[in-house]
Amino acid sequence: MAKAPPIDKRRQILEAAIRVFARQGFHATRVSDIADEAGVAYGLVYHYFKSKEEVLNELFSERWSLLLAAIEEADRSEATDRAKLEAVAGFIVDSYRHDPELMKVIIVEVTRAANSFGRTHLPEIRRAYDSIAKIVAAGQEEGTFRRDIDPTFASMSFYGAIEQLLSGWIFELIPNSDTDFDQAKTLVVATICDGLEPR
Amino acid sequence: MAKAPPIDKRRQILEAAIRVFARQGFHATRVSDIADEAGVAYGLVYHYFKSKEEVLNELFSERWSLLLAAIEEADRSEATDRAKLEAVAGFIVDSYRHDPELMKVIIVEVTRAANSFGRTHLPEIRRAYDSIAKIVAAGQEEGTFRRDIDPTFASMSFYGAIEQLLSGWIFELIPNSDTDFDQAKTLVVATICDGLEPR
DNA sequence: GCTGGTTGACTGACCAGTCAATCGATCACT
DNA sequence: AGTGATCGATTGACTGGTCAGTCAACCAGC
Repeated sequence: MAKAPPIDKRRQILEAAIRVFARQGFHATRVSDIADEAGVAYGLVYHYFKSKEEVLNELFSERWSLLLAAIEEADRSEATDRAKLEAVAGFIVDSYRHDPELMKVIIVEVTRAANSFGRTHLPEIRRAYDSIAKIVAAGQEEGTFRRDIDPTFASMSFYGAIEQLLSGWIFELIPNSDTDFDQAKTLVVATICDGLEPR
Repeated sequence: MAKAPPIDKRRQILEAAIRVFARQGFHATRVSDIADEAGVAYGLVYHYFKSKEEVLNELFSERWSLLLAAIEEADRSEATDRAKLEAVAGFIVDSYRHDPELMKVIIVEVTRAANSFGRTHLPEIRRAYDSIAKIVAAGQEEGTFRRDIDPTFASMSFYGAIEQLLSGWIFELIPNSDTDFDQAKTLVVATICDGLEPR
């Protein structure tokens, strides 16, 4: 019982923040909203985090490092290059399926807000693009991908397509049943690898 | 000289707002920043616009309606379906080349901020996706595009890829010379239509 | 002297972050 | 077991600063 309470309350605050940020957006949430949602006193938020931003920081970094690890693991695997891209797309889609609110916060408040808040995290975000580009470049080396498309360019298109799909789910512009998620995983890769035109 | 001054100052304010929003982001700019940049008194901003948001509103709506018109014109043209997509990609890329600051504001503060401010404009944004989807659907009808990819899905991927490229330019993650812009136009379409894998 | 553009000082609300006070678990020493 | 000292966790009232939006006055052309 020595360390249990501290960890508990900290997590409680982080999880409350996910819900509140997802509901109202970062700018529109007051620190008191987070505290209320967590069932905790206002000041306690500042006991664990030095500012409102640091709460969002923490949420982003925790999850993004998982994404980076997943991409790099896919890259190191023995699978085909196409399967590697499928693994990446699958990881992102599953992240959304598993915790839509957290992914909403990360995408809306960080990844797609590179101007304000996301600026701090540009290097980490960029690392994801670079790792994907590495997969594409390897594919070009082996001849499984065409060489006339710059890997960075391909990587941005690929990631952009996925993120746009998540945005579509987040804002309910496209259907989001479980089967939609599963289809999406293979369809993004099919679109990017095979193209829209019939072979 | 009856109507010249009013139009003048209004535009002056709008153009100043583009620069300031692009530089600092919407939330970080004070109305006084806009007024200063425009060389105009604070109160005048409120003479022409009912709030800070309405300034951004106006900037977005002006440009987005051009985009919608461009997409719909492409759709109505006699070109091949692929050429239609090229026209859309070209229009967006050229918009960025012509006025990067305005496009930065629109993308960062509206299109990719669907949570906070962009929420108001979701219907207009959606109209763009729908129009692109219509082009894809027509292509499927004619057999120039494969039928196993949902048009809405394809449209989101296509638009997402383009927007990600713009983001890359905006945040200087990818090179942005004039030739890069030109190549991008055809390469996005090549990626989406032909795919990454060699034919 | 009227009308509509223009000015900028002012106010009211809001909220991030501070801090002094309280609580309660653990431990040292009887 | 009992006492009380210690220290981190927890509380929430309060403050300081910021700004969006208002408004009464001013000005220029007709």
